[in-house]
Amino acid sequence: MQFSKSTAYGLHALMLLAKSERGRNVGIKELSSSLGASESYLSKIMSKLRQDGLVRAVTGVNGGYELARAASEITFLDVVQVLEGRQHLYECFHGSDHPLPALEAAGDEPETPEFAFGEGCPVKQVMDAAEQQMNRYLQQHTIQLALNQAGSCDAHTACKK
Amino acid sequence: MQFSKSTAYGLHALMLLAKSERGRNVGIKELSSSLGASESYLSKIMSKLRQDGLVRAVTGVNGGYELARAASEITFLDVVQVLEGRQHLYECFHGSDHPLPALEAAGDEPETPEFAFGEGCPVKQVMDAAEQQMNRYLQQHTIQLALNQAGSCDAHTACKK
DNA sequence: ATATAATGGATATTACAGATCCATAATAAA
DNA sequence: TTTATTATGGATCTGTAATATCCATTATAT
Ligand code: SF4
Ligand code: SF4
Repeated sequence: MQFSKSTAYGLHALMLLAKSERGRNVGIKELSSSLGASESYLSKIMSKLRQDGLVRAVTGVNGGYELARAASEITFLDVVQVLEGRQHLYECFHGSDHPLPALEAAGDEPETPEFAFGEGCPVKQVMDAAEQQMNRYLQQHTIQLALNQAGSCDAHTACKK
Repeated sequence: MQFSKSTAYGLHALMLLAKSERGRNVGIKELSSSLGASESYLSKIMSKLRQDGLVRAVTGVNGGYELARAASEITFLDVVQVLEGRQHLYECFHGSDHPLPALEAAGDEPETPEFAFGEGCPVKQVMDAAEQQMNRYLQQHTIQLALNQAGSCDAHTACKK
């Protein structure tokens, strides 16, 4: 399980837009050369961000992108949810029937299974709550916040992963 | 981004082992029929869990699996890390050079970039900390804990996702 | 010995992220 | 109006990782 490259690109693109002076549109050429992503690929990502109302886009000469609202109003969670999707991280055996019927086979009452299923299921509860912990943190951190942090930072250490 | 099916299988398998009486080995046949996974696939998963010391396995007649330590000593994080790997959820532009050199192009001193990179980078800091929130929660919740929850649960609601 | 049961290597299959291409629409400027 | 510019969205290709199966081998109880 990993965040997609798209999320990394999206976050960085928004950081760049947040830095650019308000009112000025930043084109896909500029963004892609800064981020080292192809124009075609990055434009898909920007398009998604636009569809979800995080950025505005204007076509034509001097067109490009700008933030649709203040950087302090765009959370990391916003970006992650647009680019990773909004499904839960943990899904119970997609597509198939419930995997634990055999547990009931031994018992006599189908109404009192050994595990609880559905909403009350302890496995799913833990996994969903764990996801929630991460989401809460992402929601509390905005692009603006990260931008501020950048100001008070140490010397450059190249990231050549 | 989603947890793999393997993680779901692994968690459920451990729940089953935790329920089974101590000392009794549970075979792959029994597990796979309970979980609805193929024997071959599930055995790979069990093998990983064994290599990481979460379960013990014994071959041959009456062989099978049992927990290697108390269910109260096996956390959800243990399972997730074995089956999802231990890489960070967020990795900076794997393989390529750092994506933001253009930011420095405008400036004069390469030693004072507009963004901080590497360890101090605000983007990576937020993403890693978010992951940490989830991991902490997963570490605080054990198989035993989930098992206890199951006892105090409401009526069965089939999970036919 | 024999039947049982996990192991690990090899390999196939599938799904999805990553990536590119192109025809179209929208916009500003000449 | 024409032209150059720029984003859009559909189609499609590719590469990789998750999923899945097969089988030869090893280990163990009876
Ligand atoms: S037992 Fe719980 S976690 Fe497992 S499939 Fe059912 S509802 Fe989901
Ligand atoms: S700017 Fe930060 S998050 Fe982006 S690639 Fe560099 S170190 Fe990673």
